[in-house]
Amino acid sequence: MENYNFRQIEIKWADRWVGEKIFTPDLKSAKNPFYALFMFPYPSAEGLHIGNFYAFTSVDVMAKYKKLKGYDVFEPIGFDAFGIHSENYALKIGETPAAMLARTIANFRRQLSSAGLGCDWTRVVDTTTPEYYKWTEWIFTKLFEKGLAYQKEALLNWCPSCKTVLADEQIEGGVCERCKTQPVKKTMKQWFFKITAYAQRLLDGLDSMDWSDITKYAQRNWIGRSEGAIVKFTIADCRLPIKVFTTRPDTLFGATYFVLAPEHGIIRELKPHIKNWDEAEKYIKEAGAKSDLERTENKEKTGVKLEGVYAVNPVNDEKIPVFIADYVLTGYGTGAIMAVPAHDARDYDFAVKYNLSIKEVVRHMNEENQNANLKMQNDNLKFKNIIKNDADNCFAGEGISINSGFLDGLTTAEAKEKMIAWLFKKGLGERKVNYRLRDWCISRQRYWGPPVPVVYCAKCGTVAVPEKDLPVVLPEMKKGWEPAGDGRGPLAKVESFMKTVCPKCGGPGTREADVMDNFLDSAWYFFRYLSPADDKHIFEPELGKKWLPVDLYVGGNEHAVLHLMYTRFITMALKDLGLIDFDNPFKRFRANGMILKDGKKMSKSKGNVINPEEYGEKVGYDALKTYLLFLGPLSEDRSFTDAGVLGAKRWADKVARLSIKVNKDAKDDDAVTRKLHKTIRAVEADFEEQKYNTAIARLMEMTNVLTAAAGISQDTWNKFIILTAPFLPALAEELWSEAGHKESIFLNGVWPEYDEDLAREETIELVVQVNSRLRDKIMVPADISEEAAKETALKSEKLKKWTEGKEILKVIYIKGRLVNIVVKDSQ
RNA sequence: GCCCGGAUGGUGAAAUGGUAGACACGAGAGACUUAAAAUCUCUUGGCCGCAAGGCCAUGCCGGUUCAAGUCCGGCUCCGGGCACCA
Repeated sequence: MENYNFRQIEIKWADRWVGEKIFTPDLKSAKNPFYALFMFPYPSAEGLHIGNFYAFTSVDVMAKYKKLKGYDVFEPIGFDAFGIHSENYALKIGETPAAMLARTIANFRRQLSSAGLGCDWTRVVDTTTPEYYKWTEWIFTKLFEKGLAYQKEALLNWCPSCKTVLADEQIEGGVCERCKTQPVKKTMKQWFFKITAYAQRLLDGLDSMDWSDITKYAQRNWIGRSEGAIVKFTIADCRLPIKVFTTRPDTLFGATYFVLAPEHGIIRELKPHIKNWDEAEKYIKEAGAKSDLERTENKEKTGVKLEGVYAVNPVNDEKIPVFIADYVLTGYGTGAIMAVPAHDARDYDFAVKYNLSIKEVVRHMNEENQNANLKMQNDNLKFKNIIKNDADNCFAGEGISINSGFLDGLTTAEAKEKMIAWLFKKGLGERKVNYRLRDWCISRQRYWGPPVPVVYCAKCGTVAVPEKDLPVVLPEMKKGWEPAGDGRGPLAKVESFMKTVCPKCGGPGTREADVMDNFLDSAWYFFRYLSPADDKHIFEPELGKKWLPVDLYVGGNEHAVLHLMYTRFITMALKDLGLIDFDNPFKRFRANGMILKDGKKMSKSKGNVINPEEYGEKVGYDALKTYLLFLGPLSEDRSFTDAGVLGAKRWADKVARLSIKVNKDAKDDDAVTRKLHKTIRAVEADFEEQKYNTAIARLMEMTNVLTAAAGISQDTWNKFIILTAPFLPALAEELWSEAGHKESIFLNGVWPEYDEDLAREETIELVVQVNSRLRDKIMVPADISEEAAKETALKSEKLKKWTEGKEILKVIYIKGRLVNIVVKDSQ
């Protein structure tokens, strides 16, 4: 094929793959399953984004490679179409989400089907269909039964622009993850999933998971485990108990004051004892009006002393003053702290500002304490939560306890242990592990999502809708579906929806007006792919046994603590329901880097958005996909350039042109055969590690070798085409059929086996070094013995200059590589 | 502040402790062509040198080693995660 029409070929083969169901496996009879998954797209109006396409591609080449290797490959596709994203866009263009999505999904299907991905188009999932969200709701009811879905009143993030509450994970850098609006704090009664019940399991699981490290670290940070103790203080006079969490129980003797978060419940109870109540109340109101971002932006700490109120330190019965200050957070620990200004930077700042006493109870380590120091290092292996944030005049590190009664002389680690034991014995406290992770708020005061499947009944209370009545269908709203902002979902206005009967007693009932978070839709979609039409099960159990967990998953790391953590949580919950027997939904997950344009993030406002379709038409999808993968390793960010795309296109053309050199009588010389087998070996190794960039480089090298060859044998040619097929699928198919094959190249597991003997070089270049500097290169037989190699090296003419008259100290031989002659340097 | 990454030619990047810069882009030269495009071939880290060759070179400073881009210690800068989280 001298000049080939890539566009025509790509369209032809994309059609045939779908039409002949080349990439549609029989899930039931599959012998050797491989489940390749990419993050299903949100079908935006702008169409397919290059970043998504890149992730799809990196899954797709692996899928094709496995297919060529004879696996039964399942590479499904679907649409994450519910959610605020879709809804907001529909609002903007004045259309209902359903009408808008019909159009955008059709556009996505068109774009994706011409892109030559090996997707199974018979099991497409759309989260907005009742067949799908029936099971989203079902998951809710199951979690409800297990006590993992519950309602509570809590201080939540309310996005004034999206007019809904959001989960903590959806606040990024203090603003709404979606619209970048600063949320305000609101106390509301909402539905939560008890993800905190899985905190330790989510953390422990990470250790053995084959996921990108950046993803695992993000999750670890988010879960935020810290070890310490709960200590019971009491309020003097009224004897009200109040607990604090601390990671430094060893500094208990250094507590000189006590702080409550402004929202702490005990404040109301203390009201009669607070002499300056008006001042306190004013502060509480002001703090409540501030967003988290405003609270932290101003590093200057503020607070109000509660006059007449004292807390009693349980270790020494000292009465210490009590403050309200917003540097103590309601949601973390107990919402109250013992302040140790000598050893905590924040407490120190506050103490200086309000002129409070500072009592040192930990001494720095110095040389005299060598022994203690060594001991501490050992202890640290056990205690990982070392805190070091030295402020100007406070020491937050570890050391030796002083001024601390029975702790004096102990290292921090020892003192912690001893204090915890002491507290426990006296009933004044206990060991406690605390997590930063909070429960997942799933209520959204919006229209475009699956309804929360519960009925409120005056007699029976809150009742989950039973499985036989699912799904609770989202009613069609032509008008008034925009968010009201009054804290209730738009569904509240649909009387026919809201008014229902209690599933338990048959009496009058009211539905929940809120819908569920979009991240719940996407937390389980890969289960549904297996049997999207099954109306009896969330997924067909035998198929689950065969195909799950997913073998390879690729997507953006912006979902590390959103989608990817929620998914792990739901998977664990499904396991506890007895549906599956694994905790980790994805055997291997890889976070792909970002594709930048001119070194910058792509955005519509900058006008530097790359449309894959444009390049598909210009150079073809084979070339575009190859280029994206050739750009560098999967995990790194990198820049897209037009010149680079042309390089990939040039390679495809070059491969196509080689076919005219193929003829039946041609015999390959040994160099070609050797290169072929080395290439097979290298490409396989690269695929195992998803090093697509170097795999492509090896194939380019092979292409250059074939370009230089006089003729190419049919056998070598067939094998070479197969090797290129994951990257250049349409071209490979075309060349394969041109070579006389009737069936698709992807059908029969035709990947060639490499022959170690044929891959072996007969001669090698022996590097000769003197004092580790390259001085000569000599061609020698590959199987040369150590003695012969050393002898050859020492005889080298070029070496004379460097070794003459010098004493040879030793000769180092590295098999198949080099001889290094170490000589004594005469100065 | 804590936890992770990263830094290699003009550019994207390769490199089980063993020849730094594979492969590609860009650039330069040549062949083919009436010409151009396409294609093919060659050159292409820096400095010195007619050449042979030599020296320098993987962010910076040290160390381990016969040998360090790679391992260890200490920095600098860039990127990411968390962050008044007790």
